[in-house]
Amino acid sequence: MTDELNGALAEPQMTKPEETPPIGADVVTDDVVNAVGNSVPGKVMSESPPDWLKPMEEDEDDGGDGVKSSEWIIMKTNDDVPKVKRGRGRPRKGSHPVCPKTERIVPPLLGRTRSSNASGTAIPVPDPAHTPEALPRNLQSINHNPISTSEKPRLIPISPAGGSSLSTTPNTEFHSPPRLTRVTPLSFDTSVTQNFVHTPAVKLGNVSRQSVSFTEPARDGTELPLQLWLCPPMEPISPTKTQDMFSDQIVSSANFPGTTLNGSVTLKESLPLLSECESCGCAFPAQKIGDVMCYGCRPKYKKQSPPNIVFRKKQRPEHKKTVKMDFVPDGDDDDDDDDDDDEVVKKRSRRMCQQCDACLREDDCGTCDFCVDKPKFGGSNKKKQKCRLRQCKLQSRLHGQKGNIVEGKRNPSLPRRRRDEKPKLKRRGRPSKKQKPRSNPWEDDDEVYYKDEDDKEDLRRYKMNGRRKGGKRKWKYSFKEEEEDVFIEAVIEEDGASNTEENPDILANQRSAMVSNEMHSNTSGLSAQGLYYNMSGVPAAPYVLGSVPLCNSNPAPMGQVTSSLPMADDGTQNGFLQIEMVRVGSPPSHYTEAAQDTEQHVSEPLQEPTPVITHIFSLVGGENDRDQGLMELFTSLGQTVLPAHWVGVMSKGPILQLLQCSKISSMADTVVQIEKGYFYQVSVQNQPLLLMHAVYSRHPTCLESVDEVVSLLLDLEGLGVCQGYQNFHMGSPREPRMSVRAALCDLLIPKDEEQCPKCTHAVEG
DNA sequence: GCCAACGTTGGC
DNA sequence: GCCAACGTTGGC
Repeated sequence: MTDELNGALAEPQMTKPEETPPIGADVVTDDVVNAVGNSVPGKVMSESPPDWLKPMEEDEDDGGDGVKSSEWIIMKTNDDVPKVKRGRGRPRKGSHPVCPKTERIVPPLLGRTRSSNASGTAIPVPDPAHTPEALPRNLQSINHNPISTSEKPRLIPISPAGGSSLSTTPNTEFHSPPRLTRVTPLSFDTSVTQNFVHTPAVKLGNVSRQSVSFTEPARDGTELPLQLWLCPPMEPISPTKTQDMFSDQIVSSANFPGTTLNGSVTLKESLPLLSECESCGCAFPAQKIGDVMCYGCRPKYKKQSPPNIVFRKKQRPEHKKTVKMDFVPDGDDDDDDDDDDDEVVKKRSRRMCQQCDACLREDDCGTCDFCVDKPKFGGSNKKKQKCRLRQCKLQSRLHGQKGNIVEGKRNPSLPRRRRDEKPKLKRRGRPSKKQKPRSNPWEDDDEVYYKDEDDKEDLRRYKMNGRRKGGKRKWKYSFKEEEEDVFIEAVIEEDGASNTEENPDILANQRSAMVSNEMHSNTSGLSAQGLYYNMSGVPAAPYVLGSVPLCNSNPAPMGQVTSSLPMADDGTQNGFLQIEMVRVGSPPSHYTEAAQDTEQHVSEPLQEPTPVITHIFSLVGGENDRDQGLMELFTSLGQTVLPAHWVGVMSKGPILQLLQCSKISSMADTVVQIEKGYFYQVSVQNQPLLLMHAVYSRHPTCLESVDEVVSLLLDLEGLGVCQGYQNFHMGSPREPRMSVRAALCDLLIPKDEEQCPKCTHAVEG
């Protein structure tokens, strides 16, 4: 390997920027380009979606314009990767792409498998032995917290009784909350509270007071949702996990001396690297630290972890970078220099990069439209396409960027009809469909008859979105599936809004979030100007949320009131929000299947009378009426314009979570969770809002209708987060003064106030 | 430009 | 021969 590397380094022609990196050079990512070429921080995730998820794909790249030759030198380090012969037809079994048995060397042209897809896999999935908790944190990582209001420090309640651990270990306690900090309801179980070190307020005595005080505000007289608090089904929400996950961790790269100048690189830069499989000895792209076996030899299991939902800022459009390389180098199929074998290999490699998760996936999901079409799944084999989940992400990414392909070359993997081509005698493709007038709508037994295509389209729309009006809508997804994490990003796009990223108003109007844990989706609209609710008696937000940029990534000084900040000065507000869900014991395909099912509604002709939407919203296991009711509420919320930037997310439990997506909202760290029976809980910065809080008294115990939910959200929008108080008795004088909260901090206070009475009293005391 | 449809081809 | 799915075509 080293010799080969040296040999590669000795070839200056291979280091030209316009040269395509060879296959197997997947270690070089756009992040690397960023890290080397410019100072723009690389995105944290850039796995390219498959073709059916393509709309987001153009954003995945960073904006480095040029690629320095030295970077390509790095790419060259992994040049000699045996070719994988795979193409049309069923892949040859036993010749796994990452463990090819052939010894042929990939021609350089074939090896142009360079894309940010690799950068996606470059994101280190934390190994249990390398969990963020085990690694030093830094302030930067805290500031990168994608969901918390960056301007406001995470406040840790401190017990006035002096029993807080904060006083003894201030430095450790004031990092961002640990990722496993639950949005935990109060509990009478002291064993539980003992472990809840960050929430002294949940001590038994405090709970007692809360429960007593809560009986009073239950205005409708219904029984208190004690089970909600006693048996918290909520999944922990951890906005910090991925942030920590992607924090710059210095690791040694002794095995790849050419990849760094000083012997150490960041994880982003170092992965994936071609490692040698401990089992079979073949080279394979390591996707994370600790990968010692190739995909084929790796044990097939998925590590279970609590589901985390992380909103991430999507890469700014101006940081886009054109993907310059394809695994098939050019579109010239008539390359005379290649022999027939190479030509065959090129053609057959067009649709597969052999690197991405999709290409490495072996099983059909069985639920996507292409799978459903397969005879083995009872389909008619009309489409004859590969499972959506197995369609190369890189290829689909290039598909989406084919307009940006440099030098005017288009992606040959996306064939285009040649105008000058002589028509073949036997025409292929879809046969010409004569517009034969159908006098009898019931003529066709199988197909639903539509008066015209518009009706058909409208019905599709209705089927997909649960409503008919609003123009042509289109689900667009990007997703990423890694070892443990699944990222799904969805946007509903209306006709005429082809470039949502450049039109924030349209974007805000049409953006919806869809998160699938089991089979859930949501079409909650994020409102834009004029679309936010304003109800009498509820203080309106001091700004129009729809016009305020999202995802302000500029951290403000601590204590600064977020909502009073001016608009962000960069383009990050146009960024999408990405929702990450960490799988909890569900098969890998669940997430993506859900997305596909939704997408399937768009593309598949209406041939079945039963609306598939019932399938989408079905819950896996143990459904009962209340579950159904929650799903119905969820569905209804999806058809409602919620207050600005609130998004409904269905999570396992089932739990309906309502999240404020706007980071600059005072409710950015607030989550409303509604569980079966419509009992709800509000949590702020992972801390449960005390039951004595007036918010609970102003709303029903159960949120059973959209109106009640909206009313609560609007109520919350009129509140802000208590800033706590500065504790001058902790830590050394040299340490920065950190704000803390009283044990019974109200957490949510009127926006014009900075502290709740408890914290104020704590200061005075 | 997108995509449904399907001829065709390679692997088994 | 069957199956998977690539590549092409034409409708929209």
